[in-house]
Order: sequence, then C-alpha cells, then structure tokens
Amino acid sequence: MVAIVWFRNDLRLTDHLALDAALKTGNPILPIFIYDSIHSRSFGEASKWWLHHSLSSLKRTLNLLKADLIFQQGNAFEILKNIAEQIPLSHIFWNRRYDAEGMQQDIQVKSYFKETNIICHSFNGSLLFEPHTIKNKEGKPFKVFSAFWKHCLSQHSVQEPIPAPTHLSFDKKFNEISHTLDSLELLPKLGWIKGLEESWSPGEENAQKNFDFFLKNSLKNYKKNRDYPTLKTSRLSPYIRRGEISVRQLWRAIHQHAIFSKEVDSECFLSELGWREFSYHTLFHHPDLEEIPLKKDFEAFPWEKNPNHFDAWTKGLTGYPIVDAGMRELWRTGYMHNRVRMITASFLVKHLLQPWQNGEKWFWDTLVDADVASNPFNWQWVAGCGADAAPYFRIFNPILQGEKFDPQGEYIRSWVPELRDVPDDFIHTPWLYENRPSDYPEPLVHHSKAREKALKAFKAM
DNA sequence: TGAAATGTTGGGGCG
DNA sequence: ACGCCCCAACATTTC
Repeated sequence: MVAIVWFRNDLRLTDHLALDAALKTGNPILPIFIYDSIHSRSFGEASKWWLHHSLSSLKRTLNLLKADLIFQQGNAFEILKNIAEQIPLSHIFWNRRYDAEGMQQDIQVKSYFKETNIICHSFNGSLLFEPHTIKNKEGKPFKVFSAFWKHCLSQHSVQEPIPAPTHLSFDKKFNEISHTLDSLELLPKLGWIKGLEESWSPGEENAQKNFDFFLKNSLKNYKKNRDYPTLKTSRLSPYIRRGEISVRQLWRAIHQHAIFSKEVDSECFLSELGWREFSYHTLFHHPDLEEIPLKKDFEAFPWEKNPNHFDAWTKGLTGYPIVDAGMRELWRTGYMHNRVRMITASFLVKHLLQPWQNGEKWFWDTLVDADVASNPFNWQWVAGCGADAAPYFRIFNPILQGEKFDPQGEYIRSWVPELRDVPDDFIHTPWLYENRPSDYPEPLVHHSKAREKALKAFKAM
C-alpha cells in the first residue's frame, strides 16, 4: 500500500505535517505535484517562473533522500482517481488551501475517496491559525486588524514546527506515471526572465539561508529600516508564498531570537505575518476577494478606465520618479519594496482613478510573490474598500513619499536611469528642473489637482 | 502603514 | 519696558 503526499503550496520538507503523517504510516510514499487548471485564472508569469524553480529544487531535495517528485498535469481529482486505479493506495495526505476553488476540489476529493478504503487527511501547512478557529465575541470574523491580531496572540498558540525527515521510502516504479517538469511549461516564453534570474534563487534551502541572513543582519532596526526601499527587508515573501519556508518556523525562530533584538523589531516582523494571516482569513470568509469590494459602496464608483494611463503606470512612465522606479523594479525583478507598493498602488487608484482590480491583475502577473490572499486583500486596503482599509481621503503624495523614504534619490536613480544626473533638489520633481532630461515623461496628472478630483469623487460615493 | 488646512504658541524684531 | 506683529514650529482638525 502507498501513501500519497499531494504537494501544493508547501514545497518544502521541513515542518511538513502532511509528509510527516505519511511517514508515520510506514508505507512507501508517492510525492506528487499536479499542475491543475481548476482556477478561473492561472498563475502569473513571474509566479510560474518561481514555481518551476521551486519544484525543481524540491525534486532535488527528494532525490537526496533517494525519492523523487512526481509531476502530473490536469484536473487533480481525475488524476488522483486514476492513480488509485493503478496503484494500491492507503492514504492521501495534503496541507490545506483557502481559496474557494481549491477548497471545493479538496472536498470533492475527500468525499469521493470516503467511499473507497483510501483515507484522506489534511493539515494546516500555511497558516499560524486556522481561519475557522478565529472569531470575535459575536462569533463573527474580525474586521479590524489590531483586534484580530490581539485575539490571535492572546487566545491561541502556534504549533511547534517539526524537522525534515532524514529518510523516505519510495518506489522507483512511481516514476513511470510522472511527466517531466519541463512539460508543465511553467517557464515564460518571453525573454523576460533575466532580471528574475539575477534577483532570486527559489527553493527551500535558499529560503532558510535568506531567513538566517535576515535574523543575523536585518531584524535589527527592521521597524525603521523596512520603510526605506534601498535597505533590505526580509525578502521572504515569494518563499512563503510557495511554502518553501513554514510560517510556524519563522514564528518560533523570531521568538527565540527576540533576546538579541529589540522587541519592537520582532513584534513588527511578526505583525507582518499577522497581516498575511488576516488576508487569508478574510479570503476564507470572502471567496470573491479578487473581484468584489468588501465595502459595497465601491461597486458603484466611477472609475476612469483610461488605457493610456494604465499602460503608462505599468511601464513606469507616469512622470513621478518614485512611482516609476517601483514599477520598473517590479518588471525587472518580479518584486517591489513594500513601501513602494503602497505608493504605486495608491497612485493608480487615487491619482489615476483606475479600478484597483486592474492593478491587482498586473501585480498578480508580475510579482514572484503574487499571493491569492495577500494581493487582492492589499489592493482593497489601498483602494479603501477592504478590511481595516486606508480611508478614502488618505492619499499618498508621491513627491513627499519620495523625499521621506528616498531622500537622495538613490532608489530612483537605480531604476530610472534617465534621471541619474538630475540633482538631489529636483530628483522628486524633475519637471521643475531647467535641464530636465528629454527622455523622461512629464507628469501624467498634476498632484494637487488629481488629489482634489479624487477626494470629490470618493466623497460623492 | 498621510497630507493639507487650520489653529496655537512663543521668541524676536521693532516702534 | 511694553505691545504689536511676524512667522516658524508645533498641535489639531479635516479631508
């Protein structure tokens, strides 16, 4: 009899509860990844690039244990049924997901195999707290982050992470049903991946390395430094996205390390994990998060839908240096610093009055960390229609934000070469500089006019 | 996890 | 010395 471990958003061996349970059966293990098409939208290009390398890394790690990763493509339910007809299965183990289509499929699989003698068992592999266990006094989901997080911290504990297995029983015959990783065609056909390759090394081992580096070097002063786009944050998001590192492990390590760093820094980092939790719990309760604003008033908002403005924003040609630098960092590296994500997103929604859903889709396609919960949640937050969202009148001033967080224009110059020779005094307002470079665009909109216009429109709603 | 407008305060220049 | 004005600097409120 064989136990399947169905890998999804948990591409690691450390603190993998589904894998651990499979090992405890004592049966040979068939680790499988199924590239499914049940989701109404497929992974973004950057995300697929990451996934390819993450899978390749997991496969190598399994090879070291004399096992392998089996690849399949198609409807996972049909594929699992099919395998069960060819191989005598005892169990199927997996770690849970929280998007509507994924959960629906998991229920489908579970209820089908209930009729057979094959036992399906699922675990929490990606969250600190299970969404259905976190409720306010009225038994409803939290709508405000601080109350949510306070409740989590005081009422619930995080399970201790478990170590990776040192050996694993595998049958070489399993390879007969495997496709090749390349046949999944996850790598983009465009010659666009150079920047990704230069910026990132996916995989569990690199996740651990980066986290160790963060603990040693960047956790100190994290709270203050994380706002400056030229300084390194943890850069763990894409690893967390694919489960290459477990949030329970991050949680424990930060607590153990807390004695070496200031409490504000540890707390600040942990609360970022808290926002991720809050995103997932919100997705769990609002499956259509990527399309439908949580605040219904926003459904009637008169967005402008100007394709030229949207296009200029995607290309980093808005004429606002900090916005353009961010959008170009994104295109080049599949990543954008958190502070700059807020500035660029606010600019699209509030200065250009473009629908937040369009921005969300662009980020979904271009971010290596594009996440089914965090991405729509944070876009709704910026637009003002989300949970505990920024109020409509909170409009980032792209000039002031630049001056505050990139005072010497170092970040801007690194991503917008046209502005390299503009003096510091004009780096955030190049249109005022007499010798402004001719190859850099004039601002798409006038800041204070756009601000007034947005305030009026949102107030009318 | 803002920014701008408006209000208040207090030191210094000056008649 | 005193009152008046100006205007940073800071605080509060409004969007």
